[in-house]
Amino acid sequence: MTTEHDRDRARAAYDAYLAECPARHLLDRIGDKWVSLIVSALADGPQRYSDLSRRIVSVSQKMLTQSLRNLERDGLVTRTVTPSVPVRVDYALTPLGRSLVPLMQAIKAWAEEHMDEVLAARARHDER
Amino acid sequence: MTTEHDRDRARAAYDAYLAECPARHLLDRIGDKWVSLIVSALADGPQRYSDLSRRIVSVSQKMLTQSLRNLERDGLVTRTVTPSVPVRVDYALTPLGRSLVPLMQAIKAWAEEHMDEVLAARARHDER
DNA sequence: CGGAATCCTGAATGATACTG
DNA sequence: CAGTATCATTCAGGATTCCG
Repeated sequence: MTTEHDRDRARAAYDAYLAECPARHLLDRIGDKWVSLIVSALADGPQRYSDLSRRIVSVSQKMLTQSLRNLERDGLVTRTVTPSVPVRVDYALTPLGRSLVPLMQAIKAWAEEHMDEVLAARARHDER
Repeated sequence: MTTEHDRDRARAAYDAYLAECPARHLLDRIGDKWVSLIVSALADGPQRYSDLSRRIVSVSQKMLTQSLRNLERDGLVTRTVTPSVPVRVDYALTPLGRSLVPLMQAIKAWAEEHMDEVLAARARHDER
């Protein structure tokens, strides 16, 4: 079938697009439900696991751990274990991670400036 | 049970946080898999549905339509129907939508500058 | 041409229980 | 304290079919 070929080609094209489009990679990462919250929390300085857990009230341990692991994997945060009893684990932004902070602030700035318009438009749209 | 109360409180806290945190709203929107691609495509000027479909090769009609509807709902995109035969539908950015473009460029800029470091870190991490 | 409606699957996320 | 492991659930998103 040609449709099958088309689909394969489309997927290949999308993969190629993804590979050469760093912006989509980035959005995949910071668009993550918890990552932005974690980065903002760590922007104030290193934090222990329990600190993060307390500051980001509604995150489950599973998602917190998973998000932190991904951030560590991507070189955006460091994980430091102090083998005391009980164990102490600190997370901190790497320089690369810190370079992300201004961008997050830019996003926050746009949101604070325009998000009410978006919400107004949404409300208008919904009431019809 | 107290755990139940805790969960409810955590959820309420998160909702409150969400409500007062425009940045998360924004990230939910632009972090969407297709939205960034659509906005970039429309940044070049109005496009017909089929144009968008052709430019964003791998998007399904369903997701393209759904994403466009959401963008329209949020006042970021306009939808103009020309009742010819066959129908013609044009999509364009609103001023609000256009105000998003520089932000997208900032995101793209960070990605182009740093994403290779991220990918390098990831590769290093994975090979261990 | 530009969708809408339906069905379906896998991945993301959450809840819960257990551990070094 | 800082997780891991497992199970249950939800839901985004793709495939397919039909329509004005």
